[in-house]
Amino acid sequence: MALFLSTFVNKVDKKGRVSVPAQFRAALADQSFNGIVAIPAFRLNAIQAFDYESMQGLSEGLDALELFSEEQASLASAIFADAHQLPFDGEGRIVLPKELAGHARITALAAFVGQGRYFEIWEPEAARTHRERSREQARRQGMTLRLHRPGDEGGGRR
Amino acid sequence: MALFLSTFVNKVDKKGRVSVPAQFRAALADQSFNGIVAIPAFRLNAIQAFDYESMQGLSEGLDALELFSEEQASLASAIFADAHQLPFDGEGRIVLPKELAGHARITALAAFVGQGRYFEIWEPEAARTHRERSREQARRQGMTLRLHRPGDEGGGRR
DNA sequence: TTATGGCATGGGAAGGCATGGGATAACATG
DNA sequence: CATGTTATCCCATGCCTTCCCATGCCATAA
Repeated sequence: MALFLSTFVNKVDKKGRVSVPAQFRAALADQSFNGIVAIPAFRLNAIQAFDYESMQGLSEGLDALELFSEEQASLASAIFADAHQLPFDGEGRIVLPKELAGHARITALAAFVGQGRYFEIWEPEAARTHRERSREQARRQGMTLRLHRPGDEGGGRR
Repeated sequence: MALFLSTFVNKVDKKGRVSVPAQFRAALADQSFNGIVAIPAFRLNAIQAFDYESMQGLSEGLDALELFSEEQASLASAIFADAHQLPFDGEGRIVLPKELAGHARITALAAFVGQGRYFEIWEPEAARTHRERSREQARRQGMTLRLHRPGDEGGGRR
């Protein structure tokens, strides 16, 4: 399964193309769709990127929710309406649509930031300050990383 | 299966024709009917569009309700009576029937809005304000995007 | 240090796609 | 039955995207 780690900064050319880091592409290799799905982040000036299968899972999971929660449905609408399906070209690049680039204030450079199961795309400087702030907040709250060991939490493996 | 993402705005010519976005047509490719099924949305000034197979599925779902029951009858007439079967022409366009265009107040431009398993057709400005409202509501309620695939609970893998 | 391959980057060219108009066929109307 | 009207088909056009090939950098290995 996809696991996105570390941060990479790549150039955006005048056609709006950016190389997706090879490491991220490798994590997406065994997908039915050769590319990513990107949506503007709600509360951040960033883009969130997922693999296609996750998006399908989301659409299927909605059937049940729609029946119960009006609000959840509205969130879903917003997500699907703003989502973009971005295929890789032969060199592993995507084109950043203007709406997405604008939302993240991306012009000449784009930072690809691993977030585990998904990744984010930022304007590099904004990514840096956001990372510092997150770090600071984590420190202040005395957060700890909890690792699962094999055998913990019956059923989960690894 | 079909997954409709993103938003596209296309022109309506004086004959009432509109191009359905190529991406949406691609999602509809492996269908028995080369076109879409469109119905006026209940609570919104918009058109809801499905692929033909989904419509069949819907009808089967209705059959499961008691035959000739009150609900079955009212639902069926609400959905199927106002439905239009809109075939693609050679260039992938549809003609918007006056009743549908009128209900969505569409004149010169039509916005195709992906909703996951189906999509909606709006007057672009109305689509924009509706989208903003949904987004704002989601943000106010502190909603977050929850990404999990079916059967994937925190920690467990695949 | 030098060679090699992977990967990011750039630009040119072909093809896809939205759009428009005219011709032809189906339909309705008097 | 004749004629006007509406809807479908077909072809033309131009922009924009994506495909393809070329280049150069960097890291790793010899």
